[in-house]
Amino acid sequence: MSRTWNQYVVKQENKALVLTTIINHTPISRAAVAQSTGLNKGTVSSLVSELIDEAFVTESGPGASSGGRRPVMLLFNAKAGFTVSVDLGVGYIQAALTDLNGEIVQVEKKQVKESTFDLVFETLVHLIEQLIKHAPVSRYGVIGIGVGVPAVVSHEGEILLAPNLNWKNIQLKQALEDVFDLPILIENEANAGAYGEMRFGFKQPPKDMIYASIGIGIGAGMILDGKLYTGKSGFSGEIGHMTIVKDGTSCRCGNVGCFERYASEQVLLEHAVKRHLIKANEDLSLDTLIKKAEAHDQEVLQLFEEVGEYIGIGLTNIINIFNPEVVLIGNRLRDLQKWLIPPIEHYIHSRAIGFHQQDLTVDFAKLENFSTVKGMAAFTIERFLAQLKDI
Amino acid sequence: MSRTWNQYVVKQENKALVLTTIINHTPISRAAVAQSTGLNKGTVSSLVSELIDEAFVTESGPGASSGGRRPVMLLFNAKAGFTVSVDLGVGYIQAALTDLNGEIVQVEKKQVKESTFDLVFETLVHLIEQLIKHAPVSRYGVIGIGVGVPAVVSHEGEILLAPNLNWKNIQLKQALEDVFDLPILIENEANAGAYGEMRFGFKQPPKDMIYASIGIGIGAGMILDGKLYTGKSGFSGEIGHMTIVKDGTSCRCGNVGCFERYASEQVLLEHAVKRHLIKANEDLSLDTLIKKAEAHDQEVLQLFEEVGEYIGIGLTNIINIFNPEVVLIGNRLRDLQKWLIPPIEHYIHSRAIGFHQQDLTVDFAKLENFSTVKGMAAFTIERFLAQLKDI
DNA sequence: TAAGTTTGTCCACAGGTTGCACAAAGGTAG
DNA sequence: CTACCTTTGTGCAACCTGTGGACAAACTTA
Repeated sequence: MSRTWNQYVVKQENKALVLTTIINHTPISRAAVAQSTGLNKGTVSSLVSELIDEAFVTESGPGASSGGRRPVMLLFNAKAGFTVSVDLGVGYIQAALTDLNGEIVQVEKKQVKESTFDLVFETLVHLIEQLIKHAPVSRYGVIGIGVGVPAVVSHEGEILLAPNLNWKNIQLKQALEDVFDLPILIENEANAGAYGEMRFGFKQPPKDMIYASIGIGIGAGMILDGKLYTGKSGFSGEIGHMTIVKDGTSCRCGNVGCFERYASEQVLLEHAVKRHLIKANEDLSLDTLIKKAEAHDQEVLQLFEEVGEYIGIGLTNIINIFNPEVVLIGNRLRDLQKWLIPPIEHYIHSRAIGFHQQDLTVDFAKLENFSTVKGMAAFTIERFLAQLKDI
Repeated sequence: MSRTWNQYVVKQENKALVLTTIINHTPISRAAVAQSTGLNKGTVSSLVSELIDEAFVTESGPGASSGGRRPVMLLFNAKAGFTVSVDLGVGYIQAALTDLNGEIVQVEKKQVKESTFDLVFETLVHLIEQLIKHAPVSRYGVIGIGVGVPAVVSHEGEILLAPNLNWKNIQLKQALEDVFDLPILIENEANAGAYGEMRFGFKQPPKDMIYASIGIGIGAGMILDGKLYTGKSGFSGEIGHMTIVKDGTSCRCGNVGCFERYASEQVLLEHAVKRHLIKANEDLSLDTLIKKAEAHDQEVLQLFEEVGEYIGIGLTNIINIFNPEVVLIGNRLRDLQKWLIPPIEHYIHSRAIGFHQQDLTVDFAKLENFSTVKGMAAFTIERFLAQLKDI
């Protein structure tokens, strides 16, 4: 059934509009909200007084006068509730308590040696319990839990496949709901990263942005027309399995010449072994390679450049397809940005369609290693605020 | 300034909802509209009476009783106005008069030998004038003109580049506005095709659909979340310039290994020449190749199969990236569907990610050669109906 | 023929926004 | 210091639209 419009809906929409305006411009006066939204002053006053009752907005002292009566400034009360937001990675779990602004209040990170679901789940639950215990007292308490996973996740929150964790058909959402009596959100890590970067990484959030999460594999989160795009079933963004080399290296996905067989952490390590760049007594890890690159190891630098060029190929394809405003590179290969920038930029500049390069920014994730965590926080907050309308 | 909600907006939204319901379910009674929309019976009555006054809806005789008073059936009056919708191709112009249902009332097609803008524009204006002259008398007359072009079109309707027409920076919209005092819409041909197929090619329009227009080059129109996605500047969909062969054939776009260098009308003809499939006294055209294929020319069939496999590669990439519900192939290569289906389906089935193949339909355009025309009609109609709200 | 059902209209009512008047609070110029 | 202007925020009447129920019309069914 389509949504019908009546006075109640109007009020909720306007109330949400006022709250969003306050969040984005805090501190702001009632008069300024009225001007910015186009709503009548009286309407704003009445909606604001409800928002104050609901603890989402607080009044601070008077602001500076602009030639008349001094305004009462309104503040968004980001401490009215908290989220527990988790980045469940391969070999680690990073969990954070955030406020309603997505600001991290407390963060915990634990290495998990084995990726068996039972062990991971136990660690996850323990971390979440810790954070909930430490949450400050607030009007709404912990409003929800969000977990970003490197997996194909259905719209219903089921983990269909997590190749790097070796998981298949896991009801993570259900399992968490059995433990915690809170709303649970499960999302793909790249989708969450994209959303986090869009919401919290820019002064003016881009409307069309592709976030390429390049770690062991490659996934993408896509912000299109200001919204996260997830595809028909929630599986979009598998840019790692885009063929860029016809009849190329075969991939476990069943295809050949896949992007992520030429540009990923996995590939870097494979080449490091093949080319004997890492000795037997050294750790086979990205960090080892980074150290060598810092020490100007020519062969490692050469490898980085080669991978950079392949990333350039993949991103050029994406740019030509989407005409995005921003392309961000996140996840593990973000740590290689110093070396990757020149080959990537060079490739894109020389190969992408000229029109698409106007107004295009190619950059690395800005939220350090918190893209996924903050994205999950954003989802949880948004869901919470949206659900208020149904009351 | 954000849009504010008030009683007027509520009314316009509900009125639009009622009209859409009538359009989609015509004929339908007031009571059924109320049930389907969730609106109150009284509200529906009053909105319908306005729609009747505005000539968008007419009453027909009583319908069948379902055990009580017989309902008065409401019909959408598709003849309340007409659009002139044009497919401006390479070498031809196809223009049609459509009603508000997108049904073609009259269609004119003219071959244009040279693609100089002056000649094309003269022909275009002449065709449009003819159609306007023949438009039936109606309440709103001709409500707008839409032109789909094989070009990079800005959001503002400027043709930035039409490689196959050899046009650059042409103000087509402005030029038409100088001649006709009607709203003018200019869109990329693939975007229009996608929209036309989505709106008029299905009983239940798909929400996520990729329309690959494979002609001389390859472009795509993307319907994402039920809306046409055009990218930051309106240039999205250049899937023809996605690299599928690293270090492959160079393309005039400056890149190498582009999709459209392996799978397009252009490539078919180039290979036909190179392999001596077409004799000197024969016409170098797709139609010649089709005739030979119909006659079971093994070499031609082999060529079609090769191209089909490349199309499979490109579409597999698209499917992995978007997780669409429907992928359609339109434009010239639609005529080769008989021969292209097996290799394309085989490639996609064996290579695309399994999850993405669930609920996926790969097919050819269903609106024959009217995808673009009907898409432009849909844009024009939608714009007309939307603008009614501003009155 | 009577009872029940469905359709569509009418009308009082509720709730929301608007526009304006007005009070409160501060600035500014002489 | 005073008089006047500007800005902010509240209060209130007017207006608009959807809702819900009553009701009449029209038809089916037993």
